Amino acid sequence: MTPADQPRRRGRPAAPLLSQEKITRAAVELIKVRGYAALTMAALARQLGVAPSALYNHVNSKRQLLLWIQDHVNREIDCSDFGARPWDEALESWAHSYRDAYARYSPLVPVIAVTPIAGSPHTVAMYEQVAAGLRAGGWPDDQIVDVVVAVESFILGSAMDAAAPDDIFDVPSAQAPVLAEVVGARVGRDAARAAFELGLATVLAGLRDRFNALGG
Amino acid sequence: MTPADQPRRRGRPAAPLLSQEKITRAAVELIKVRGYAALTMAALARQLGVAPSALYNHVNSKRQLLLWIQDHVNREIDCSDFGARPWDEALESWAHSYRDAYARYSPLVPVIAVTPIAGSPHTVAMYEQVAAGLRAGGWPDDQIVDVVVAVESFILGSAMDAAAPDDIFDVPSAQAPVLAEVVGARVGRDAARAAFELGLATVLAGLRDRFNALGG
DNA sequence: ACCTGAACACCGTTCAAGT
DNA sequence: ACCTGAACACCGTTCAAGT
Repeated sequence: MTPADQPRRRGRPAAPLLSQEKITRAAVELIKVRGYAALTMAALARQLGVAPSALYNHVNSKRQLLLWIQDHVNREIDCSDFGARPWDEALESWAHSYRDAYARYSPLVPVIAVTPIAGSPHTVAMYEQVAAGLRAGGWPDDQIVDVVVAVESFILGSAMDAAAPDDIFDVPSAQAPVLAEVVGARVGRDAARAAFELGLATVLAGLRDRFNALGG
Repeated sequence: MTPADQPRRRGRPAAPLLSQEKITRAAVELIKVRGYAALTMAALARQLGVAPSALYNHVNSKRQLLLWIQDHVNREIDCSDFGARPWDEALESWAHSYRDAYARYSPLVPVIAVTPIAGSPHTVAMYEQVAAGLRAGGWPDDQIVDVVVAVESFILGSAMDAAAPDDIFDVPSAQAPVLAEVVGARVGRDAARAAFELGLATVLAGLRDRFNALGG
């Protein structure tokens, strides 16, 4: 039923083919299926069944598209433990979720690391919850941002490391005997994850030290 | 004096205009003066006074050029404290030097994070010294790579953060009141450096905890 | 061996023209 | 308001031709 008080011009209906939602979903799909390098404006338009120039009626630039994707990815990150559990446990589960999300989208890391968050609602909501959780946990206001940035730096560095090939440190033992030996001494399958777990445990232990020293 | 036993063909001398050394120095200079985005093969050739295609007689691809630059930058990193001072102090000065070097070349970070080191002699030498220093300090072989990777992840994440604008977390307090408040509570000038220093102290404290728990 | 100049297949983006 | 098709200024890279 077409309401009489919504007059229509002659010709085809006004419903646009594209939207931020559709474009973002198509872009994420494209990255998942064919990899980040395949995300070109032309390929994206093709996936959406429009001409490349049509995209520019909805998005200002490829960079803005990357920010839409960032906000979409950040939506997946679980920060629900902040406010519900002790700050260190919340930080731990958040770090895991955050690292795993960007291990799948590692080419986005350099973009998000330098982009103001203001235009990304889900991203802002995430940081708000993290900041509120740390404050409620007893952290002083003037250290909270530094703590978050420090932990995030480790997370994003680890997400990039997760994209590295397994043989990144392989080297002839004649050239670097000690390095070759300790690389060989690593056990287990997912080396990047092992390093992340060791690092995260280390960071959390250091933060607990710092937190306990606050009162004195 | 042209030695008689080094016969020369007629025409101009065989001395080439380009070399890995010259190309790398010109590329680093270009990045320093005009920024990373200005590093194109055409601009580089122009700086060297040759045609763009001439570069490909010496370098296989732009990616290989980036690896040359990486090795050049890594040469600046000071790891001389490993073997000369306690492992934690050596790690600290190395981290500072490493972070400062890549804060100036942050667009290289995503490249080096996923590139095998074998083809980069100075890079291999750096890791060899770090690994040997940690081993001499008493770390067990099977944890050394994880420790190095974890610290490096934090360093590279911090180097990217150093390239972020100062207002990256600025947000309307109506949208995120706690975040706005703790961002305002930060004091001092170089926010990225403050976060790095807090994070590094945290990581080192955590590593000392872990190290001291090893014997038991 | 090493350089030039022309060419190629892309890339993101713009814009007049249509509906 | 939103789409198409042609065009633009770039990009990294290749290659025949010269010396």
